[in-house]
Amino acid sequence: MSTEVRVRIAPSPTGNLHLGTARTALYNYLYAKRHNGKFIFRLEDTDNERSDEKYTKDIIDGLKWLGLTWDEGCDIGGPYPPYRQTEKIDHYERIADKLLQNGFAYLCYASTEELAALKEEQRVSGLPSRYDNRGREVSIEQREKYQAEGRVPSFRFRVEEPQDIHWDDEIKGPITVNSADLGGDMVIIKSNGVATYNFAVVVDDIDMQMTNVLRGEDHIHNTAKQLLLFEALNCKPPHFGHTGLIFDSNDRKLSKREHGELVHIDYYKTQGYMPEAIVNYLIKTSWTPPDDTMEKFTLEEACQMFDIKRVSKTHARFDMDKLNWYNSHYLRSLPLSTVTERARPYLTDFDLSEYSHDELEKLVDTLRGSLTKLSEIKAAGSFFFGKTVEVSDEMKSTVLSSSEAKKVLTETLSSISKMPFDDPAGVKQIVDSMGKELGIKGKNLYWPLRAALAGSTQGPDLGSMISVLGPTKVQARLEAALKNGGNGHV
RNA sequence: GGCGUCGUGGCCAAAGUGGUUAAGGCACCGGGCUUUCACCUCGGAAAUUAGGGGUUCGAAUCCCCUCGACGUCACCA
Repeated sequence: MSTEVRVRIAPSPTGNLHLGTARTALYNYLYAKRHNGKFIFRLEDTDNERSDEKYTKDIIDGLKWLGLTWDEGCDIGGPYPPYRQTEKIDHYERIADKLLQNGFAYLCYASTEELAALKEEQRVSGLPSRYDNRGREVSIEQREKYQAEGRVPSFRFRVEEPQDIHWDDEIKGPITVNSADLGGDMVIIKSNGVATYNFAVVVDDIDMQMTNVLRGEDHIHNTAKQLLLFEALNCKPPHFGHTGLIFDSNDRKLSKREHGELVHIDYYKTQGYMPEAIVNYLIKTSWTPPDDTMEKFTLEEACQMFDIKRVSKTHARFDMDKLNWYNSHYLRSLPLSTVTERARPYLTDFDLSEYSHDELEKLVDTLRGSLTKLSEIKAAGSFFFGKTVEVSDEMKSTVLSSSEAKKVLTETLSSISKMPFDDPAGVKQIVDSMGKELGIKGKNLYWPLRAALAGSTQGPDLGSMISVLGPTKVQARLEAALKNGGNGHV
């Protein structure tokens, strides 16, 4: 019986959901689905200084918004609980104790000050900074002395060096790191009794029987350290794969500090990006489908096609233009009902009861073709709301004041009863044939109508506009324009 | 600085184990469609595959060197 594939996303709740975390989660999800495996959500919250419940919520909400669901996790449980590291602090210490008894680890009494001094010494002499393993051989007397001083020890794991550590990376291929470059014996239990990241991860990955670990390449050295831990704990390590990081156009890693809210999924959510667009974009940044000319695909399709061998080894470049391109695509191709529901929160300034459910869908439909993100719908569609619309004085004098314009408006007003309001093309035809009768066409025909109805000479298709506005609004606006139009006087 | 990873048009990127004119997408430019913008559609411009050496009849693909970018060197994760 072959073992089931088990992968995870293991964020730490020290900030809102990051684009990079979302991308890593996506790849793990894809890998799990492709191999009929399990996707696990584990919370790595051992840094109680920076962790916060509000971040946990943001991360979970963001991932779910993208359409990622997990089979086991801190919010839904599973067969290998707990899925939250702070709930198994004692467990880590027990495992560390075992390592202590086996001689793989020892108690280190070095103080923060001593370690800082060591680091400074190394810096001054131009040496790479590392722990010098001085705590390995401490006499009984010395230890008693430290304890009498009130020093609280940390647990350090012995890193035997030199020693080549290598693995066949699922993305990068063979990688070798020498244990001598790992910074010396590593702390596994901090003096506050809490496991360090590298130790907790290994214990958890063993407990939860992870088979594959896909993460950013900033973890390459951690992987080497963790491999040593797996060995000491006598457990088979998972397969590792490291993706390149995400950079901006200046080769700067995407970070909160440099890019602000742009690195958070939440930003895109509030700006009105479609999760389908973000997912498609994020997957495509460093993965190529088997059909390498394929640009647009859904998460489900990607699950079927995914092949880790086609994940790029290089850095991904964040390209807002491309994301916007994807988003405008999804904005106009997603089911109208979906887009309409998602548009509602951006239209709260208006009285939505002016339109029925179906009418609102038509309204959104006429607008969505010109948007790159949903937040723009408020400005683009404001003219649809209210009995009348604001027309600038300039618009009045340049577009509405001529006698020709007035003729167009008057004539349209009297054609309202003939207009098939549920048929945009039919409405347009009426307008055109009316223009023909009047001998007015092009700008001279359309602009006065646009100005009177929407307050702008640009916008969606005229027939659709009139169709959506409906007879009552059209009449009111034409009348208002005729009455106040000329010179901007009321 | 040590160690590690990566380096194809402005940007992303394809090219199973080396083989005719180095895909495709974004952005850009032009035509068509439209009253206009956008969409859509057609077309265009844009790469001595970081640079230099090799191996080979032949290399983006293999080897060596150089350069560059990034990552990592915590009792943070």
